[in-house]
Amino acid sequence: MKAHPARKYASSTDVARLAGVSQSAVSRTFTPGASVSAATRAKVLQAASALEYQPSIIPQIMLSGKSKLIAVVLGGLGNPYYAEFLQELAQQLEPRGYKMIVLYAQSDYGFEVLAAQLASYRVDAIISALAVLSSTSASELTAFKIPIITFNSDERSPWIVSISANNRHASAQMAQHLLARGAKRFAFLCGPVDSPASQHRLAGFRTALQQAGVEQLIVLQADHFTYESGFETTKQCFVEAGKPDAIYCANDVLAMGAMDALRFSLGLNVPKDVLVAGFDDIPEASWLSYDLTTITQPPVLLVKTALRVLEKMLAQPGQKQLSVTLKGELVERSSTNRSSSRKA
Amino acid sequence: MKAHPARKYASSTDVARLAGVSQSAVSRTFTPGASVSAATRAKVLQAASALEYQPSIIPQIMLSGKSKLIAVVLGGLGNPYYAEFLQELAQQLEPRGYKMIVLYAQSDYGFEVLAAQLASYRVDAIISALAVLSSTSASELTAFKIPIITFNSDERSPWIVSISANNRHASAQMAQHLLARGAKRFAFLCGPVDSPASQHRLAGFRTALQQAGVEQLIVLQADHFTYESGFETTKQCFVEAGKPDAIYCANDVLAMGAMDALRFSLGLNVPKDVLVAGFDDIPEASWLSYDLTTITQPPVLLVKTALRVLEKMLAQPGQKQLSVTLKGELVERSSTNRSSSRKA
DNA sequence: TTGAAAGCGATACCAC
DNA sequence: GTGGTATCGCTTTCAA
Repeated sequence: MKAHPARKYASSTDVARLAGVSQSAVSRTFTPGASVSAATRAKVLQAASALEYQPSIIPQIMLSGKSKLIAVVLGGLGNPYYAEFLQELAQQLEPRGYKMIVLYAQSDYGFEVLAAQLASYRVDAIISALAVLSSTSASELTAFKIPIITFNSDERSPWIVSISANNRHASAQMAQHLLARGAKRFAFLCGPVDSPASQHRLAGFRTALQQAGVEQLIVLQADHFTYESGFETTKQCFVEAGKPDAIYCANDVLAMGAMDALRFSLGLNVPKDVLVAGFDDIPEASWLSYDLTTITQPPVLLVKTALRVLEKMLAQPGQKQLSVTLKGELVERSSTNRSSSRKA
Repeated sequence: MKAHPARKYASSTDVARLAGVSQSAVSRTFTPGASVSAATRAKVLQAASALEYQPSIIPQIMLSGKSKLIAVVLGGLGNPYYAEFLQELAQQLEPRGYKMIVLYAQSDYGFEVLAAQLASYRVDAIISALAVLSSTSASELTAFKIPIITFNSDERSPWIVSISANNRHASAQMAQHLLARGAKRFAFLCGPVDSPASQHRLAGFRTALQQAGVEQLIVLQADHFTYESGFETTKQCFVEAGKPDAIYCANDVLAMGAMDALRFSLGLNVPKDVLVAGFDDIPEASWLSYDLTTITQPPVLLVKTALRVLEKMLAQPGQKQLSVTLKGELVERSSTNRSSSRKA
């Protein structure tokens, strides 16, 4: 059986021919606010529906150079926060008429190759959940002259704006919270070494503890921001590191891995034996089996901020924009509350 | 301060002018396998890099009608399975040179509007995690003549192919598993009424129970596929429905909500008092605080299958394709194992 | 190997 | 209100 030829879309010229009008008339019929007589409009619409005419946006992209496409780069693997973020982005982008091209990447290595591909689609901007890590990456990306919004990055340029959580401040708050809950020996469970967010959270936590007179801080190092990594790192390092009674984790997924290692592998009770806290406030954090104290970083707010910055960048390309810091707030749940009546 | 004009990309004509060659020569330089002399090529490449030339894919789309864009429609809200699916899709689509346009939609209502927008970008296909529910939707979508792949839908047409889990068979297996574990009074926690997947799972479960001589099945009805909905429905309906000793849930997220309602709201132990099982095998299902028995539906396999079907559809547009059923398998964990040594 | 020219499908501007 | 025409940036075909 012979393969069909690829589907051929009807063009405005086809519609014009069938309707017995000019191609311009067809274009006007589909342009809101353009002047067409009712008679012409009717003829056009009928012909259009007969041919299943679907106007193409492609020629407009060619003329205008604007595609109404926003590229979204996600750094995959296991953080539900990304899913929330993506969905929120979709919802806020939709009414503005943008569509999202979504890509996954493991690290900012090779980001330039990605950017080149995206440039060939003439995307209007790139929003990257992946941090731009090196100044090499940053300058290569800058060459594309595409507005880039990134999160928790230290690098920036007129074309790269970073939006960050108030990692240091919120982590200081967390230190105070844990101190107030009676913790004495603290641990911080880091994410991958190249994560600026993780480092800033550690720094803020450490500083606040020092200011409260606590000099010692056990630092556990997870390889990935995953449950499994949180679990294994906690299981292997907890005892030899000297049994802290409070663990603050670089994000929620790590914290849940840590909690389960404590409970099911080390036979400890959370929060009775050890307090555990995280960062992000993913939906799973409020699931009662974890009920994790954490720092909220509402995706709605994050996206709203990102789009506000984006609009400015699109209005004034190449203009230096200020970096933005969001304020995350501590959400107290039973993972750090010994007096809670919660069963486990 | 005056706003800059929008970024203007260099065109092949610009490069040609600077290099002192024809525009065709530039095009050939960037077309693998085209015949250009080394000298010309060198001149072109130098000029291109000076102008930061990035070939546009847009004119090709216009000429060929193929955009190398695949639209992915997700039905939002709280099912981590979507995130896994999306990531896997990204990874398998990338080496084939496709980019994804991602959209969220609440239901297949308004799907045609979405499809129209996607058609205007000349997407090559649509992959929809959302089920196509009504035959009205189906026929309207068919009019676009865009290959559509959907999941767990009953509707189909030459342009719409559905890929389904073996919902009935796997659910029958689950019934046998729960019977073998000693359950006597069964409940099924449904998802939204308009979900075909949920209905097929219920049907398979009920039939298998009947074949085993169990006539009674309590059916609980959740409004959404969310943790919260699973929690509330279980909490409110469990007792009045007559205390089952095994609950099979239409998906994992519901199951986790159910587990927590049993534990923290009703004071029951899982699995000692009640066995709980789900469907999907999301990553959270293997987190030890839940350790949920469920049916795997590996995203890798799902995506691999989807793309195999897609390739056929693209090769033979409008040709009737066979629907596909995947085989999911039961994964037994401690949520249905009373003798497990797991602590909680 | 090279350059000139046609063509894709829309919008915008121009006379009429 | 209408139709003709230029235009965007490529790939492809055809002559040289």
